[in-house]
Amino acid sequence: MALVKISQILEGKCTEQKVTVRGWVYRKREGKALIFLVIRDSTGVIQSTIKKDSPCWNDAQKLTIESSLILTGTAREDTRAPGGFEIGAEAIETVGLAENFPISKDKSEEFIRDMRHLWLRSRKMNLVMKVRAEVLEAAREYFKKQTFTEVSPPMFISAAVEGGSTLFALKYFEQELYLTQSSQLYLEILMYSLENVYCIAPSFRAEKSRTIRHLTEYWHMEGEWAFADMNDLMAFEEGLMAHICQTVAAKCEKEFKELGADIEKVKAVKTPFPRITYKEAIQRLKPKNPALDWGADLGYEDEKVLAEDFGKPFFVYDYPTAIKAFYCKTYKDHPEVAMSVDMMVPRIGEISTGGAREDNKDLLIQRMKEQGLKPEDYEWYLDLRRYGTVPHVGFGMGLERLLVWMLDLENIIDAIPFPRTTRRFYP
RNA sequence: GCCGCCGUUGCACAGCCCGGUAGUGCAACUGACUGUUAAUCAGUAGGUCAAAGGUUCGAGUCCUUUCGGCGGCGCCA
Repeated sequence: MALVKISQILEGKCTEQKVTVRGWVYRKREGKALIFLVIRDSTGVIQSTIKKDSPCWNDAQKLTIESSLILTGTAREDTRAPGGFEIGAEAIETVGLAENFPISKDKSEEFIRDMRHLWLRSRKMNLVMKVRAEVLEAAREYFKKQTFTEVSPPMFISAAVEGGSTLFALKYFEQELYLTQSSQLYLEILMYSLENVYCIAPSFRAEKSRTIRHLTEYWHMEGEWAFADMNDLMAFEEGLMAHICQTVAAKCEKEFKELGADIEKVKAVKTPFPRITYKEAIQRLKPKNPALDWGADLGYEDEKVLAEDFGKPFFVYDYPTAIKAFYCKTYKDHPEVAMSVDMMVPRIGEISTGGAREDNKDLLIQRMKEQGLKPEDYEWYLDLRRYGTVPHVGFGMGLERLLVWMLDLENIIDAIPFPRTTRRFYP
């Protein structure tokens, strides 16, 4: 008798062997002389059959949906069983008898969200979380291969990275602090020691966005490196994206299939990505949106039009300086253009923003003042330009947005186990 | 921030336009059924119709306000 995972049985590795599985009751179908228990564990679901004359008949009868159990029986191939394999049960040890489980086949979005702590047991969430873990692993693999060092930036911060209006303020003893919106500025500090640095950490934004692609707490994959330019940046970003897509497509074929996600789209992600300038984007969009002139930010609708044209990830770069953050480096001969780049994907729009950082102290101060920021709030940031400044670039990619695109999810809340939106933060 | 939609039993919904006894399915409970695929069949029980106010002989239904939820745009990753 061997303790096995359900996936091993489904792969045909235990056929005609006596096995023990540990898990939970996923479905129960009861007849007069036959009970079907569908058992789930972390690796999959399998049906087990209990006959009336079996010593575990009484135990099986008492079991309820989501009860935990240890079940022993003979694994066999049977075309009548969903999945093609089943366990003929011989012994059942009930570990935790479940009360009437609130989630049934009839469920609304709203109810599922209220029951998040239980819904995470669903096949869908189980599969999404596995793919999420693979994306994280693949990302780390790529950063490491490119000689980046993973660092740990703070979540409590004293000054804004983006506009102050989207900051979460909180009481920190007797003072006011904020939750970080991006770790970029801290990566820049560490870059002066480690050169190539990255982090995978949460970012918090108090945007009252009501869309399927916004969270107030999301996971941000950010990188920053010294002695690099816009070409290096785009090459790195597309390399990262392609590596994640290729790795995940290779490892998660089963998950994509069960989720009904289009794996071919992910397999097709290869370098190089199409690159167009902001100016070219405006020209392309002009026929459809005549009101769009140079200087205006691209709206979500504009991004969607571009993205559908390409049908795959692509870059838009060289945006007007006026619509970009204070730290964006500008072109010497064209200060109205900033070295900024967005990666976009169909349906979602932006999944990443990056660019060259202003490395000249005086220009940086000037940009701060233009945007109404006080340079004295950023003394430490200015110090970075005082002591051995270097040209450098960086970017941030939204992990959940990436997952929404990869897995064709209907809403970003399903890309993270415990979503925080403007209205929801339970459990 | 602007706009739209929704709230009826544990869950999913109908009833609202056109006011007149609160309905169906799932789950629960009782029973039937040798292979089911979130089975099927018979039965039982389950309701402050989100809240408050108004109109009316009479409001789940019409009006007003509030609360809660979802989404579109804006903002962004």
